[in-house]
Amino acid sequence: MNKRQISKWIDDARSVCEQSGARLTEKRQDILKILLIAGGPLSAYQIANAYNDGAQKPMPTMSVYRILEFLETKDLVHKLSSNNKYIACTHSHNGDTRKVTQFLICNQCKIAKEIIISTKIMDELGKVVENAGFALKHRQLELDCLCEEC
Amino acid sequence: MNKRQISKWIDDARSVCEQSGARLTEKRQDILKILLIAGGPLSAYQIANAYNDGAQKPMPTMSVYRILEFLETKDLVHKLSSNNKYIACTHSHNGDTRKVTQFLICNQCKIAKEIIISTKIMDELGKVVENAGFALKHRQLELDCLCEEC
DNA sequence: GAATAAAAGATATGATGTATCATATCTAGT
DNA sequence: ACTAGATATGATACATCATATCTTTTATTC
Repeated sequence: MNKRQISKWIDDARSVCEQSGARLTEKRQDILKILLIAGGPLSAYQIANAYNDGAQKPMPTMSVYRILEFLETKDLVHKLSSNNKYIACTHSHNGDTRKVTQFLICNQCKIAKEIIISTKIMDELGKVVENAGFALKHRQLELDCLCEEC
Repeated sequence: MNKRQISKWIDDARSVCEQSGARLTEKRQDILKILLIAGGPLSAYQIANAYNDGAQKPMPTMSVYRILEFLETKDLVHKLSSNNKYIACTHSHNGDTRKVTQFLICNQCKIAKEIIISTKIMDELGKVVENAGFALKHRQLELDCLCEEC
């Protein structure tokens, strides 16, 4: 993602926030930007370090976690729980409900790839879950894969 | 799971180990038993505490992790990466390849439920993954759900 | 029973995440 | 502009999760 694309993406992110009455504050924006520039998963501490490199005022890790949590609720960032890292969601938020994104994570090199699939599979999965008396809360998966390289 | 079922399950687990030339040592068996009795997810430290309560010789956490790792490779235990807990797999290991187990995890109370589904959905998912140039390594998911109670 | 390999113990430390309470900043109503 | 309430951030301490490393024990094979 180049600089212009990132800038545009952040504008989109701002809209997403404001639609729900929340604000994309400067720090939140900074964190999101770090993730977009990285283009891959980073740990909370890696993010904190990236921010604090060259920042006048260092940000405590607590703030990083809170900001990540906020960005997650807006679906701007996703936490990869298999390796405790965070990645910027780069799919569009234009409300196309026929598609859903999934993360493929390479078991070996830990690279992450975001793919867009039709909701059909997730709907099926949701049905099976309902039969078990549960409700599918989040339609995003982390798939344990092997990438082309590995 | 009652005592007799657990005992039988452990016998099965022993066979699984021995089939690949590994041993279900006493400690491995103890750890597995703790998980079976718990009937739900436990953290590595909870397992260590459970073991050390009433054990002559306390087991260091390192050993617990090693044993869990071993049990995972035999598919006797699964790690829930969304909350860093471990759960005994209670599906059969009789090699029925038409079925696969999935874990439903309640977002709220963190209870975990194991369900058995047909492989059809996972096969579809696998195909989508392949189209993206990746290979699905592990057909077990953690689904972010809400349980009946919550 | 000695050589060897696999497993487990022991200790230390690193990495990740949260609880708690204090402070700052923004926003809206007046 | 003033201020009350909500939202956001700072600071500290601690809890939780995991691994590196080295030593000792245990099992297996010759």
